Amino acid sequence: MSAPDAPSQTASLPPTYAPHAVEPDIARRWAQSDAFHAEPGPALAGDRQPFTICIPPPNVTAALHLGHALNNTLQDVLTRYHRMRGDNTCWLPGTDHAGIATQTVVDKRLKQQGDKSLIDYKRDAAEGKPGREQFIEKVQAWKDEYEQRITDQLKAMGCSCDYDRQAFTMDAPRARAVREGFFRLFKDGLIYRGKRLVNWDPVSQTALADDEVESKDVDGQFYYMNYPLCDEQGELTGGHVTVATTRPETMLGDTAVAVNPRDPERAKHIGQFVRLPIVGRVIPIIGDDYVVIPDPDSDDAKAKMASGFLKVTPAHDTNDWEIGQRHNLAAINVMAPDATISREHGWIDIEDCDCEAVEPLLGLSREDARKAIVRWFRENDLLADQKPYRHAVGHSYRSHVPVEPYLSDQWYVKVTDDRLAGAALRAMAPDQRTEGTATTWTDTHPHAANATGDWEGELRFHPPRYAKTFQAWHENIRDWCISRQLWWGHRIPVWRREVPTDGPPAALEAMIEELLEWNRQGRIAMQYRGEVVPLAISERDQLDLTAFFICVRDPEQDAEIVEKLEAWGLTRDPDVLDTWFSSGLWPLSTMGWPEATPELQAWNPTSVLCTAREIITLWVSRMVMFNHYFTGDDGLAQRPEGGAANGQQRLPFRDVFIHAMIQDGHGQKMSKSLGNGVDPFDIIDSHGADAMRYTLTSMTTHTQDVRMPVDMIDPHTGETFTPKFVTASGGYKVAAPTQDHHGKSMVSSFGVASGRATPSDDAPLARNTSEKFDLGRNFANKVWNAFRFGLDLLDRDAVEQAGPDPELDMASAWILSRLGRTIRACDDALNRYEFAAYATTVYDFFWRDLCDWYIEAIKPTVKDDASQQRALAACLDASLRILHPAMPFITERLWSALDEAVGDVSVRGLKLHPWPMLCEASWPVTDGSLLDEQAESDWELLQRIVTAIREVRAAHNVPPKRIVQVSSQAPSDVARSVMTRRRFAETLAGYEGREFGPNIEPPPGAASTVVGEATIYLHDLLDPDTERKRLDKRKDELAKSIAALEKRLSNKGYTDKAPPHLVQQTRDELDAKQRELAAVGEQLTALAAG
RNA sequence: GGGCGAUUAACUCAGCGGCUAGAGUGCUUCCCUUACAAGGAAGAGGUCGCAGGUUCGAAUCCUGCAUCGCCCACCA
Repeated sequence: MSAPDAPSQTASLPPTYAPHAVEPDIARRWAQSDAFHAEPGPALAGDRQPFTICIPPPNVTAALHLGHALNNTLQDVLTRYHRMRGDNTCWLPGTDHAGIATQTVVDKRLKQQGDKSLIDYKRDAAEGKPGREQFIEKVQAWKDEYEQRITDQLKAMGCSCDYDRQAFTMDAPRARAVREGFFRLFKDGLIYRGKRLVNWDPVSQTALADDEVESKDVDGQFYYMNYPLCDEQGELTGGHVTVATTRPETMLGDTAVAVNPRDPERAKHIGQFVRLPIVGRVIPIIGDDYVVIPDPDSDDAKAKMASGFLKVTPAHDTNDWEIGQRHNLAAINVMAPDATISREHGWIDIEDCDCEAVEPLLGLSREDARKAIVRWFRENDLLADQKPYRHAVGHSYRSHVPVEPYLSDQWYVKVTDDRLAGAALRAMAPDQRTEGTATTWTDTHPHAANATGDWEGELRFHPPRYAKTFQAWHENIRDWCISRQLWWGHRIPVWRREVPTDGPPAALEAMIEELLEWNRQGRIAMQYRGEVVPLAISERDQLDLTAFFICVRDPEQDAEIVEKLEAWGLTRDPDVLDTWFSSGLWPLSTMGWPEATPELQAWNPTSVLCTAREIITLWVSRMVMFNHYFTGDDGLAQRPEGGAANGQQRLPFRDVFIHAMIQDGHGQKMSKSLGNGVDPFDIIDSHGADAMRYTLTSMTTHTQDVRMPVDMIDPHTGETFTPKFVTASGGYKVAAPTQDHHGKSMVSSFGVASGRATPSDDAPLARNTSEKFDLGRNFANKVWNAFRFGLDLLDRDAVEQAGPDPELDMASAWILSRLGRTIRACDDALNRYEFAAYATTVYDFFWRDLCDWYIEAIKPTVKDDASQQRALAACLDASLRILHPAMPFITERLWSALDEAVGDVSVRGLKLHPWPMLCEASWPVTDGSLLDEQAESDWELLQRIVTAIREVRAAHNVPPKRIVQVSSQAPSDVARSVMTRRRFAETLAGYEGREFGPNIEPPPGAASTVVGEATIYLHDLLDPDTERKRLDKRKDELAKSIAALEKRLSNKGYTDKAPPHLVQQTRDELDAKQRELAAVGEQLTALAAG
């Protein structure tokens, strides 16, 4: 027993949990302890399983929002769980440079501030000044700022990353990996230069990947334009054909008109010619079955609108490009990179054109050119018709302008090669691969699994449905354009000569010799006319130096080569690599690849990738292909548990967990670009980090989306209110930029993000919050107070004396049994990535079982009962351990309080080794001996009795403090069993037991209730009206369920076919209900009589 | 157009062949019972989107429809 003057444990714990007073302190302790740092060395490897996660590196464009908070919370739950399990655990943090996104954001900011922006730096660079370097410095400064913000956010959320290993996709080690990766693919012929139509963003003037194009519905017009028929020489022959288009401006680049050869009316025109209006170009009418045959009655909008004649513009439309390829048509580009009409960028026959008509169009924007051309057609009586048409148009996901299909030279990765896409498909767990789709590889397809079947796929998606997305992507994959016309990124390590050499042949010879020598040394790789150059070149006389591409393996290190190349007049490709090229290498580059590091050996493959579904194709796919391709020959011994069976190639991870996307209260995706993102700091401020984490964990089921209605906090008063919403561009609902609440103004985070409002002293920025996090906050407070109380009850000496195997009363046996089940359920849930199940399991155990029942039951006795104290201590200790992954701060704080109060509180069947810091303490392991089914069923009966008595008390408005007298009429064995548990039941239901037995007469003036075979009387309570109402209601309920049960049993199909134990259960239940109904009926009769 | 998912209490979500369909928030009544009012006890509230089917038995499986969301494809 604690001495009367001993300082109370609760003295240091205030009655309401204040996260802000606890979290910074705990974060500091973790940082100082080095607890999150991991080493892969063989000494540690031993029998410990590795557990590694690479963070999906957030973009440095902006701070993290709740979607990231969710993503990182789940990773931290897994990381902390495995660390406690004793695994060699490393969670590797980092950020992504996010090429186009960051460059755009910084440029926008510079413009907003009125500073020199990208366009100015580009001008400087064109004049030979260091514009590129200076602009990159600006972006670098932005990156430094946001990388720091992001890291601060992660730490504030309690993420137990190994911050010593923090990586950035553009820092030196990652850059090294990118250069090496590029070099190997280049050398192996998997990178090539191609002339293709790319998705061109005329604003940022860069090519976009297919994934960076987002489709938006646009209200447009269908224009029907007449092209006059002519002969091959261009002499008009009378008549015309009518082409239909939504993009009249591209007609300047038309090189054919196509009709479907099966079109009965129009096929006859194939082989004829038209003279292109304005331009005067004579172009053929060709047959191609891509063309839709018009059908005014069709449901298909296109067939309805089509004229049957398709203008073909290979340089400005992807489908037309393909038609052009089939029919050998010229591709005439009529636009400049900024999408204005231009004669300078591939308008090869401009000299033959009708200058007078074309001249006014030059320099016009796409939009203006469209108007001008439509006007011209109208004025010249060639516009046959015009109809409104709503259709999808690809937009740049950054600048939001329509994407222009644009002909240019780009670098590609040949992901269609079997060594990449095929390998990714074969990496899939066989049971997650679906066969039978039209595009599934057949045995003869190069992507088919090899006949020997020595590759056992093991890439597994959770939930499994996402495997389909992954598979479909790879089955329909197209080569990956990796060059971007940006400055912010990894510069492509390829040199070439723009103009043919004019040096003497001897010098050329010497140069070639030197290149070949470097090639032999593996310092460069060369491609010539698209072919990887072998070690010897024939036909040197005819070499075209400008057709050489020289990839320098490591230009940062190999200065000698770079100097020579530039002395020879070769220049480096100005483009940079697609962001996903470096993030695709992430599980390799963060582990030190291409060196054969211990990290790579121990931690690649990583254990699980935790991400949202939107980047299954963008990112997951590329990591799988790269990791697999590059680990074939890295000289690392194969881990017994890890990686592939085929050679030594490895996956980047074997599990992919795809979590939900957080939507706002209107069902819109939470995103930075929309401006509806919520800063985790806001939630940490309003609810605390643990509350946020717990709630996010409990929201994570295997569904696709979760909705999060967002409220606002008035910075003037601290009140929470629902903001006013407005409809922003694109039809999205967002909080209005400025808000009023009780007559005072404030600025919403959307206002700031969109630049439409600036916070001031009078109108400060309003933080966001959401009442969804009350769940976590209330739970944290409950945990806090349970410990405040529990720690006060525990006496160190008593707990120690009780020992690990004390005599347990029913309550203690029950709660330990529940604890055992809870621990197992947590393990099951976490191993299956069922985060919500884990969260509710610990919640129910702690709040419902431990607080509501056990602690309440032992209140009167625990001060003098050492075994109850031992059981309580074990529950509290184990609870902290199993709660810790979800709520690390509060549990770490309480852990030190518990440590002050008691020592080792292990009990039989449950080892709870003390440890200074909870984050490194062991996860509780139970061997099953904690389970006590007898105690569980006994306690369940007790709960029914207590609840029944409470119900009667509540109906009769009995104040909690009033102790009522209770007696019970029951068969003697039941009565005896009730007597043995009366101590706990009396405490919990607030009564004093009188007589229990088979021959008890109903006391006069008593209310009654029925539990099983016992009728319980609560003395001196009777209010006949209340009682009658209660009993009538109960009678109705019973009658209803009896009817249902009887109906079920009267169904012969049920009694014949259902499992016998179920039938028996139904019979028993019916029996019990009928008995209770009889008892209730007796009470009602007595009431009526009395 | 192809694919994936959702539709269950006022709100946000669990449950995914057999408990009287659950939780958190909100609501009602009583209680500031010295752990916690961010709490305790009790309670109200649901023909599980609609229509068929399979089954002894369907919120749960199948088919169709409707509505909403996401991904992929698509500027005639």
